[in-house]
Amino acid sequence: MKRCKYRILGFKSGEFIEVVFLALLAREPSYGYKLIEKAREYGISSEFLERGIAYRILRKLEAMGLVRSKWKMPEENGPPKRVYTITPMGKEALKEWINQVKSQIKYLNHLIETSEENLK
Amino acid sequence: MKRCKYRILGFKSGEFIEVVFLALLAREPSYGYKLIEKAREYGISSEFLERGIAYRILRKLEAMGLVRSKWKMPEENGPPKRVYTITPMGKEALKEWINQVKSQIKYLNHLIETSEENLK
DNA sequence: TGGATGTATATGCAATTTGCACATATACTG
DNA sequence: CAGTATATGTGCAAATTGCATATACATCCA
Repeated sequence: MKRCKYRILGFKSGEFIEVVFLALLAREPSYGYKLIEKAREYGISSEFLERGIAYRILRKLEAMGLVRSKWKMPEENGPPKRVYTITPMGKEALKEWINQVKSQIKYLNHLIETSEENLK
Repeated sequence: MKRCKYRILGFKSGEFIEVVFLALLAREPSYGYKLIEKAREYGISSEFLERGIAYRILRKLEAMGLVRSKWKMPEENGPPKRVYTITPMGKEALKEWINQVKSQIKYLNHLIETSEENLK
């Protein structure tokens, strides 16, 4: 896993969507289309999350070993779904990300406070 | 200014460095090399901020009209410096970014809380 | 005198990420 | 049978990023 250097609160913006998906999958297994809808809970409106990117991120998470997927044929009707489940490695990664963010969120608050002071 | 869709807390990771520079310049004019050092105040360690990228971001901010620069010849010694100053447009942009982040930071806290619950 | 280190700005190019458009398939509604 | 919703993807161009490299001045110190 390549270490990238250019980060906000510990990750690149793309990684934030990864974390959102991991957080949703830590609750219960789900599939791409539904995950895009659910992401709204964490402030990711579907107009800002391009479908193509979302599906690519899920396959990337699988390649990283953080989730795994299984095709689920429809019980009655509708197209088949690729259902994702979080792996133990995925849970570990989520924990790490959260600890990192918690230790860095104070910088964001500091930026807001000092800037509001300077912009008065 | 192109609207981009793939965002964390209202901006891409690259934009976070832009905001950090604007926040630093809102306090006082400064130049690239010094800004990279100062960025540490907001959690951007210089090992994570590549110099080449930092200088490119400053010129991009100038192209966007958010800062302007002037070459400053050394009083006694040392190489010349390109000193940046924030513009009124830059101050407006910083204000907007901050308002956006303030309205979205609750999602980040929500993600942390729910994930800690689910990872127990 | 000259090599290492620190200050200061910048470019070139490959790799990765992202935006946008498109392709495919099933099912329901009017 | 056209339109909409569900569901998963690919192709390609554009933008961003990582990494290496180039330049130039100054100081330290051996």
